[in-house]
Amino acid sequence: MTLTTTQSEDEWLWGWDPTPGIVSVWAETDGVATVWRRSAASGELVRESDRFRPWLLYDRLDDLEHLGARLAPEGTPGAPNAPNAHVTYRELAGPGALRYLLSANEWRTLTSALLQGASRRLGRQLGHVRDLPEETILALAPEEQYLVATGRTYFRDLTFDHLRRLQFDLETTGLDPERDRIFMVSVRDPNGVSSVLEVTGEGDAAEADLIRRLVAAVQAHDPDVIENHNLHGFDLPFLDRRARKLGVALTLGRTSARGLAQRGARRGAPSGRDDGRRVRFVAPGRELIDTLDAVRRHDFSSRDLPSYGLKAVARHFGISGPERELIPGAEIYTVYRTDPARVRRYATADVDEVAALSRMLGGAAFALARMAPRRYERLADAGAATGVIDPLLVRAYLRAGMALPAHEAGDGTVHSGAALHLFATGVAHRVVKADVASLYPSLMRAYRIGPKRDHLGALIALVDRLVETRLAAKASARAAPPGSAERYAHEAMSSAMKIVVNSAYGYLAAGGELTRFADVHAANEVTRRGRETLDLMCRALAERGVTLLEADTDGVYFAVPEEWTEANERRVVAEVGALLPPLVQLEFDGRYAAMLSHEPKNYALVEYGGTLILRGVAFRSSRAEPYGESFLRRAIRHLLAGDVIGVRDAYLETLDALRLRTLSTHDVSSRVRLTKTPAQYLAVRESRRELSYEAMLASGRTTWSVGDRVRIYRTKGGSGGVVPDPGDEHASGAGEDARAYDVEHYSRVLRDTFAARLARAFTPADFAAVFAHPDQLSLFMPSIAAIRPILTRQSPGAFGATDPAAAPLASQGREPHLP
DNA sequence: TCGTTCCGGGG
DNA sequence: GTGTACGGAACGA
Repeated sequence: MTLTTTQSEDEWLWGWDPTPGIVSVWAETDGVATVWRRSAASGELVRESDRFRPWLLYDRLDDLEHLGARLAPEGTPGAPNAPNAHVTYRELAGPGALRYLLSANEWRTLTSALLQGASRRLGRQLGHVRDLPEETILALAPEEQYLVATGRTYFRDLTFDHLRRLQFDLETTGLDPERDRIFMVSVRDPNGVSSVLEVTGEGDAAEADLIRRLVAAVQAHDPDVIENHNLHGFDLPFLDRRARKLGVALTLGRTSARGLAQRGARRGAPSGRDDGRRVRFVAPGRELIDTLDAVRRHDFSSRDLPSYGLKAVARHFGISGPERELIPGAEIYTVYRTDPARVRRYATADVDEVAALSRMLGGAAFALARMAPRRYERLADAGAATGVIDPLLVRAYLRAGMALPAHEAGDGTVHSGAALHLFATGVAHRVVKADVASLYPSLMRAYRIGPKRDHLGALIALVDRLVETRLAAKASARAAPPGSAERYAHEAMSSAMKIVVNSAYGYLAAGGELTRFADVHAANEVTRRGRETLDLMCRALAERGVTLLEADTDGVYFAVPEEWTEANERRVVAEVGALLPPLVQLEFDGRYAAMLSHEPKNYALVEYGGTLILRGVAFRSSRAEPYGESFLRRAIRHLLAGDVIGVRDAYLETLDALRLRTLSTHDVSSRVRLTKTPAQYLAVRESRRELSYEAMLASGRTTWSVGDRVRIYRTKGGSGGVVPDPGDEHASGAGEDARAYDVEHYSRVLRDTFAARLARAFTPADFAAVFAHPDQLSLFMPSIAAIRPILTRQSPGAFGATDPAAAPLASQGREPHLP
């Protein structure tokens, strides 16, 4: 690789202009960009005005011929008579369709000239750039035009802690801004000091005054960034609506604009007009960051969050204090009227947690903003493929003077997916999981698989540099003191790189409508190599004497012989890893005492420490009755410990508990959601009875709302009952439990639904014996002690040493995310 | 029971 | 002038 290549690849990734400290950019179509920069040394903020030439890419020049002498190639000497009406062009190299870079002093000059010519050529009046056929033009938002053209990016020489961040959180009387009001706002200023603003009375004037005080607080603290959890989904739309209704100017930005601007966004709030469009709000000069986006993005790779709610996430990350005030949403206003101090504590905890959460997860978007030519707030909520990779590629092509290809629909080729093999079902012991981290981008690098139309080779080059940067960042993070700002920064960089690297494949597979360089053939080559790699892994493992259990996309579960130590396990993973292509690294991902393999992606694992892990719908469902779940967990523990008598006992004890009604009604109930109104149900009741509603009626509940969730159970008569909510003191009969549930029915459910999850662990005869009716106990009792759980090969010989070429019978291809 | 569509959050 | 994937839950024949 030559020095020049390396240099330009650096520029593709990072831009080239060294201007430090940019914390916000706002550009207008008149070619004026306002740039706010913060000094890393002094913390001082400066506001600068810069000029840029609005530009776009177009596939032809003849639409501008009508300009005559007012159209000129870039750099033509001799200014024309009317410089403001002067459009310049540059022809780019290479075969790409978008080969004319057009620019003018003002956006309107450029687009009106273009639309005039295109209207004449196409024979219809075009009023807006969006009316042009989309494959003929590339037009970016003004800030992005500015950043791409200048090679500037946000945050050079700054760390996350240099940012001045303010958090605020609204407390309202309800969720509907048409009807409900704001009565409190908690604010955490950039120095970390929290305060609470409250209404000083009721009615419009008091609420309007509260909003004015919030705006004044924002202006006074002058933050670079405003943050909250679900900021774009709740607080800003609510605030905007209330401010409009009350006639208050919502001047949250740094320019004199009166209200908030809007931008289209997939995950925004519905726009005021009922045209189905969704928008997010923009406050020029500040970046509006929603920690919900950071949470989603984090969970995208970690998938370990119980929910995306602020409280749950804060608890998960150990952010919330032990005394965290919690109030159910619907009760906040009621509580406020009797105990306002409690709501103040609650609201303050919210902004404190948001600040900490943002500190913890916001670094990834911060790191992306140092690379990609987009605003920080756009990179925080953008999808990685269209939101990060596309802008990087556009900037790379323009920097290289190359024409960009137009969006191109696929040729109808079906996208083929990853491999999924189920080798064995039943019980296995000494289980190991090995997998390849970032398999797809590794294959793209190893085999140089990139989009056909990427003649610059920019995507693979970016993936190479991103992976190198990520590895360096990971190493730096490990070297930095735990908890230090430096470590946070390196970890944030690493996770930002990971987001982009892992979406490089998604970019190929996304389909031509979505990404400029989409290439289904290249995507299929990646998955084909992936299947090939997985097969190679499986075959090589089988040859080394392990028993394959399940393999999926980039990882495999297998069982090792009894006498093996962990060192043996690790050695075999390393040996097999050495057979894989360079850059494809097989990792030892975990070891387990035992596994119950039920169906593809449905299994139970028990760790050596005893922790039980259940995966897949067969083992975890919120609708399952608690007694069944509890039986299943107990039975699987015994099963995986080799204790079949224990499985049998768990079954018999559960049956007894049902028969003797020692199980509460709650234990046998299941949670349902009511989707019909009382009137709707009564209308169809005679033709078709439904347990949920019969249970409501039988419990004397004749009114309910659509969407209500209740716990219901079945009674002997075929009707049912509702289990009173423990928090509902008004419910009749709360506290006493008649336990009038249908024992026969729940005994059947225990066998047919719950015990059935263990069917793979036994021969049919043994299964019948283990789960025989208690009356037949004596018949089977002697044999049960002798029963051993079994493991059944699903594909005899496949990947075995005897027949390495055979394909597994139970394998199936998947087709992920077809466009 | 199944395939298919929708949702994830905020007071 | 936008655009993730995924697992689970709700929905509709």
